Amino acid sequence: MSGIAYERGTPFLLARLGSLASRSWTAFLAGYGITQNQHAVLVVIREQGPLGQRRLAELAAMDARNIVAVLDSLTAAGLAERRPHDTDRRRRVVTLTTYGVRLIDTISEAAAHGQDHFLRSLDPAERDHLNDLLRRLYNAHVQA
Amino acid sequence: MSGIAYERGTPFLLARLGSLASRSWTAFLAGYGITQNQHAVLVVIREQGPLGQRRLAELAAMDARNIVAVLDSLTAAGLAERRPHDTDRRRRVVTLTTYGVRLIDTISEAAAHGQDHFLRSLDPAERDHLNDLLRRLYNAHVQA
DNA sequence: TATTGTTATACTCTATAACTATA
DNA sequence: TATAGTTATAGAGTATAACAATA
Repeated sequence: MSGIAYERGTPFLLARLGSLASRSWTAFLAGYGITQNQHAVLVVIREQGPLGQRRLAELAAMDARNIVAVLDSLTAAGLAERRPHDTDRRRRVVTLTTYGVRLIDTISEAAAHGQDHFLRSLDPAERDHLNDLLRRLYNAHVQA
Repeated sequence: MSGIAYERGTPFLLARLGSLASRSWTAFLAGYGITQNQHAVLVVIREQGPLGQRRLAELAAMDARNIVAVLDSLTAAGLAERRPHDTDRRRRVVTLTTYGVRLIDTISEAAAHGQDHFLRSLDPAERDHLNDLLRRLYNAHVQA
């Protein structure tokens, strides 16, 4: 509370707080041997089913160029696969392996129980409200 | 809205949304020739006054090791200065130059008008509420 | 012994530019 | 000509490890 609130706009706060959350989240995921982007990609496929890489990158809030290395590592780890598209020979459809499905399910369950520490300064109602606002903001940006 | 909400915990959302906000914020700051970490450091000094590097890193949500290069670049750009501490010869007190003060003030003013696009999916009351929740969360983590 | 600041280093993330193959 | 995927590369951010100077 001390000091003038000099620059505390929402993009600034999101960027800085996101940096904090990112480090915490990265450390959590490291326990499962994957990175943040790998996890984001796995989640999208788990929710949406098999996808082409450009749409996949879009939904994972990544760039199409940078998703290549992520998919390389995911396939090398046996978590995902690239298959040729039925009709369009430019496309490669990305699917999860059974191991990939199992891993993302395990992580999702563990994550639900692991966010309390990070949010300890907010009461339950505030946590729900924050989650709701962030989700709507995220969806608005990702599904544009 | 389609698909099961498979993993949308707050740390996940903050990390992903923070990644989006970070890119937007970085692009905005690039117009003023500084990076996100440089800006965060300038803001902290502007609010708190001259500080030692370890406390400065703490308040800027950075690591003490990684702030060295940031301060090197800030001093090289004539935005900040490192001075010896009065009594403790281990310490180096970081201050802003008049140019640094002027730049951070200009940016703060411009940023206040530039966040509308990023938050366009929320109405004014929701934006205020989100900002409040994020600010409290950020302060709780930074001032611990 | 603990603390302040520092260097070296390696990995992840992101963006700029340019390319191949196919539609 | 436009699109899907790719490669090379460079800058920024972060973390691990180790160090010198000073308290």
